[in-house]
Amino acid sequence: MGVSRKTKTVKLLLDLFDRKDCALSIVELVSTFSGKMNKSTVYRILNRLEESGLLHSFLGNDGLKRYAKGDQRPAKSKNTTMHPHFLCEDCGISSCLPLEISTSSIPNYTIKSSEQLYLGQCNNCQM
Amino acid sequence: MGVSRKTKTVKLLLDLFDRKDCALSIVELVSTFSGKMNKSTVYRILNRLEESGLLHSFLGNDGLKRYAKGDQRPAKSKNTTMHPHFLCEDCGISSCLPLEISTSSIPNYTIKSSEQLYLGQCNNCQM
DNA sequence: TTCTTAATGCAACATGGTTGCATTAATAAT
DNA sequence: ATTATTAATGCAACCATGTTGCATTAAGAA
Ligand SMILES: [Mn+2]
Ligand SMILES: [Mn+2]
Ligand SMILES: [Zn+2]
Ligand SMILES: [Zn+2]
Repeated sequence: MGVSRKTKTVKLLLDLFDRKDCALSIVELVSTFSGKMNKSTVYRILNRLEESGLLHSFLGNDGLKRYAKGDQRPAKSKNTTMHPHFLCEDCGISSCLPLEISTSSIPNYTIKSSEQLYLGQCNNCQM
Repeated sequence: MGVSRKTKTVKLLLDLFDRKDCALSIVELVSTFSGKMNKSTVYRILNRLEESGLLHSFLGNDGLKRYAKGDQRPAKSKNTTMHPHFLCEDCGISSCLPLEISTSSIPNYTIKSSEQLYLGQCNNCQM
């Protein structure tokens, strides 16, 4: 598991995430790199990068998986802690929110983790 | 938009939601009613019931849409307010959580709503 | 340079969800 | 009760995201 070879395709993806600071959906990535690498390759690299802890992922309310920089694996979180994500309803841009997730406790339930997505308008799209 | 005719199939779905108190994924529902109604019919009825405010929906972290009783449409919320949802990692059961969502404000972002999914163990699956 | 095997490309598949259209049936009108 | 209107259904074909098996390629160790 994890990334063990720095192939051209892996570098392409890592470079992009270096430049871009927002979260990127797989669909965007597959489209961005169409011609440069195969769809399955994108999926597989993203999997490995997440296992390695270089990226983490979350689901938008459109059901699309998005990836962003940083580790979010349980119990190993050094770079990044659990945090909510934001999705702009106007332009679709998405990003990590620098907030702690406060896991409230609920009777009869054991809560292990939580996924939080905030929806609204980003900096550019306001008013 | 909304439900305007109480067809046999609509009654079947409403009856089920009357009996069951938890949230149900479309996949479950399509499977439950296979033989009784068509896949597209299930999707279309659920859409209409949500527009009517009889049901509301959310996405599991598996990307599957789930439906539960009650209205969650913005600005019209009488029955139900915005609330988080729970998904048992062991048995897959899912339900609404009776909690208010506190929309924290974040600089540079206008937050309109939020989707919160709590993951863990349900009553039955604990220890 | 050679060898090992992780990683890729490709095509075929799986699953969730949507759509166009002919037909059926709930309800309104007579 | 009968007829007319049209919402709702079934079906088949489609679309999108995501996965998989397998032959081939290319990192990087030896
Ligand atoms: Mn994040
Ligand atoms: Mn709910
Ligand atoms: Zn925006
Ligand atoms: Zn359970």
